[in-house]
Amino acid sequence: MHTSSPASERGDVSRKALIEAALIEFASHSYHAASNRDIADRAGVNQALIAYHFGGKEGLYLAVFETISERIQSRLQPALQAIADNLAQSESSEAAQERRIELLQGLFESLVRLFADPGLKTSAQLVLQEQQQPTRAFDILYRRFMCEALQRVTDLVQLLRPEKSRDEVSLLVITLVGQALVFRAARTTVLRHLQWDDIKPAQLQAILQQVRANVLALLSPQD
Amino acid sequence: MHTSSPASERGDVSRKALIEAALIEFASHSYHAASNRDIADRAGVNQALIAYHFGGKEGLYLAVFETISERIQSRLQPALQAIADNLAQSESSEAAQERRIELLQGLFESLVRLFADPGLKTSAQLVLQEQQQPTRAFDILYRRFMCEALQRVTDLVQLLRPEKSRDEVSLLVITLVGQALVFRAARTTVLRHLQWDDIKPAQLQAILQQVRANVLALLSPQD
DNA sequence: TTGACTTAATCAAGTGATTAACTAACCTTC
DNA sequence: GAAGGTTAGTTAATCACTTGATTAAGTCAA
Repeated sequence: MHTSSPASERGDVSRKALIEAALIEFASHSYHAASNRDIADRAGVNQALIAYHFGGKEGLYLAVFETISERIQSRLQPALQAIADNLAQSESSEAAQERRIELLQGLFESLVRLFADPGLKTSAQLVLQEQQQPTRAFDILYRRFMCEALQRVTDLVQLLRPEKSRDEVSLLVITLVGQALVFRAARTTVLRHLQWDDIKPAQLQAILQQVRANVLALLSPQD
Repeated sequence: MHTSSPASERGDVSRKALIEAALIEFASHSYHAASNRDIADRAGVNQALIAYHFGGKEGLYLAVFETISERIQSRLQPALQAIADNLAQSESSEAAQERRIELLQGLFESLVRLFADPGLKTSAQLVLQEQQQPTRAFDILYRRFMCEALQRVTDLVQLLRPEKSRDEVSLLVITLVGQALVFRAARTTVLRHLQWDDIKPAQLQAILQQVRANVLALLSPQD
């Protein structure tokens, strides 16, 4: 497997191919059940390269989570940036509050699209696995995007619900996330109950509409 | 490992010990990563008994899910029975509608307690795993309790939202389930964001209050 | 003695890691 | 600008170890 490119690039190609292959293998089997040989075969390289480039199986596993973090971060970036901008100017008119609800609806739309996207199935599986049995990989996920995202959303909801304690607001945010998460974490049940064979564009629209309505109902002023 | 009990009982003891040990091992590692030897050691029996009693590793895996299904079913039984009773008499007074919301709050309280219970951590992990990569074990779960539970809840919500289509109601139910599910599926994130080290009784009460409020907000007449 | 139950021993296959040998681009040095 | 050493990258072969399954022998209440 030798290409006619500069030596420094060849290594990068192998690294990326290994991470991509490992993402698939670690997701479809678990960490222990995925084998270095299968990963290397899928990447089209020799399995000794895993030790060479990543120090071993665990190093490759962690590298996969760096990649996952970047991808999810970039998917949520626009919606999170809009929220950060709004937080900078703490206006409290009624129109401003409505605008904040719209921003949250936008974020949860991004979240639903993230969870529904078949392309992120493998990544989502790995994240869920880490939620159940966190390893050092979970720290990567939390530091890279979870912590900041949750903080910002909680800050914004706090502005909508100034009478609530911080913990109450945090709990509300968690349940809001749950409404989107369920479409990934319990996907098979969802598909069976709704008698869908997959989440196609039409189904995605129905979900988005429901989540949008829920966010409004749970955050609109009157209660 | 020979007790002085009738032969017919000895087999049962081994079977149950193996299922219990397998529940733990399959959850803490995955199906492929859990080894028959570790399971047998934990159960205190010889690993050849797995083949003898269950035909092999896969048979044991399926037997574990029969046990899980029974346990979850029995936990949800009271709340589901109350809903079934209410469905039998389709009254539509305002008081009856309020009563239905209370029944749903009761069910989701059971669901939250289920997901929060540390004793069902291993079972929940296995169910989540099957959601991501369903095998024949998922069919057991769905047939044994998921299908019926979702049907009943959806039926009840349909009575509260007669103007909505069946699919819309089903989606609403799914998002309601998500509010409870998140405390299991994203538990590590939840604990970190709220800076809890575990879900103790005080925290459980806070969660129950939030979920109860959400159910009310999403199902109360005005919208 | 029968028969359900249980065990230790063994099997081929697959595991992660390591090693020495090989390749090819790069960098001096003359 | 060729020669030759340097280096990162890559490979096949091999290591000790674990895997699920099988088998023949053993246990013990009925």
